[in-house]
Amino acid sequence: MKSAQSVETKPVNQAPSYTEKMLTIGDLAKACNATVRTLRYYEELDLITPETRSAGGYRLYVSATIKRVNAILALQEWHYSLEEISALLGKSSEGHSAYTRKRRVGFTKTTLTKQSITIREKLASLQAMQAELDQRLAVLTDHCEPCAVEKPDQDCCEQCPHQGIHWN
Amino acid sequence: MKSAQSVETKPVNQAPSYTEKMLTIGDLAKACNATVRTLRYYEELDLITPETRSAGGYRLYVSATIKRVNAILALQEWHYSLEEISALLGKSSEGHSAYTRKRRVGFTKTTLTKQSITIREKLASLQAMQAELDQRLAVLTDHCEPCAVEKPDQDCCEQCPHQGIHWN
DNA sequence: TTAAACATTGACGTAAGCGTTAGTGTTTGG
DNA sequence: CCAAACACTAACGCTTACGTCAATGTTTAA
Repeated sequence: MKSAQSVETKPVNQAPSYTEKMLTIGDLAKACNATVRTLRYYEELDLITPETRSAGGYRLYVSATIKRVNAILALQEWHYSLEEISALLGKSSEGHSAYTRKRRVGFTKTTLTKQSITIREKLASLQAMQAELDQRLAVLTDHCEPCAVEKPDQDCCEQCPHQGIHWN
Repeated sequence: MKSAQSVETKPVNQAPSYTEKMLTIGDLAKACNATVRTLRYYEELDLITPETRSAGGYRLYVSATIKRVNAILALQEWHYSLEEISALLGKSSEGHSAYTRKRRVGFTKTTLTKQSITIREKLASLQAMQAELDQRLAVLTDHCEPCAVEKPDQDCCEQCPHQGIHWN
């Protein structure tokens, strides 16, 4: 039923216009240091899509997909869920390859900006936690340690003005 | 078999020496804005332990546990797994309540310091990502946008010196 | 003292992010 | 042209961090 198609590297679609070396799923996996299963799972979630299939049904990817997968993997390291990543990067079914460069550049900018914002938020949040930790450490050193030396009886923390600054 | 124990608030152990109002698991849950199931799960993982049990078998917690649970919940928000949290805060079975104040203060200091270090690492990592994002955004604005206006044909990115700075 | 509210121990269910196996077809180097 | 390497689909398995019964016992307020 499949139209006899050259086994080689000539996709029918318009997108990667001049001849590009296509990657099998194994190639892509090696290039990204991911597993084949992972890539197929990403496809289930519509995070990536093969540009085309070989006559025998093998997935064939364009090399740009490497970048996309690396972006996904990087975001995962930052503890984004695949759903969040999908929101950030957009679904592959939205077919960026059909767009003009202008639109694609615009889309990339939007995406990067979104990321930038959420990272800025995480940073602020982490810095706040860092500050609190530092404060607690200071109180421990300046107050609790001397106090524990002076009166080693166990239970004056409850009435201490610094009570709450450490949790045991 | 259980020694007749006043239903009230007088634990046999030494730890919370003067009379403290104990909390049932429901009280603790409300105080921490968590669910009862969650607290029991934390106990399975040895993250918290009731100070004692009522004659009927109800878990009874000291109020300090509120802080401990809040610490756990906060760390979870930071995407620490419960296993990591266990490593950071220490297992409840390590019986801090039996220690002297001196040792407990020392332990807290160690814990806070560990946290401080891992947070510093996360911060550094996030800042690096932020820097890369900013750079990519700059290239997009300064180079890719004008380029896309000049030559709207889709496929010159492959030969571009900035190739790789954006992923679609 | 009794009903309502709350707690206890199982034990099974769930969602995410893959790992792994099975059975089978496809590509490629010699 | 043929074996080795690789890919395909389908489906079940696993872990984490709980949710959700169920069947039963405990506390408490009226």
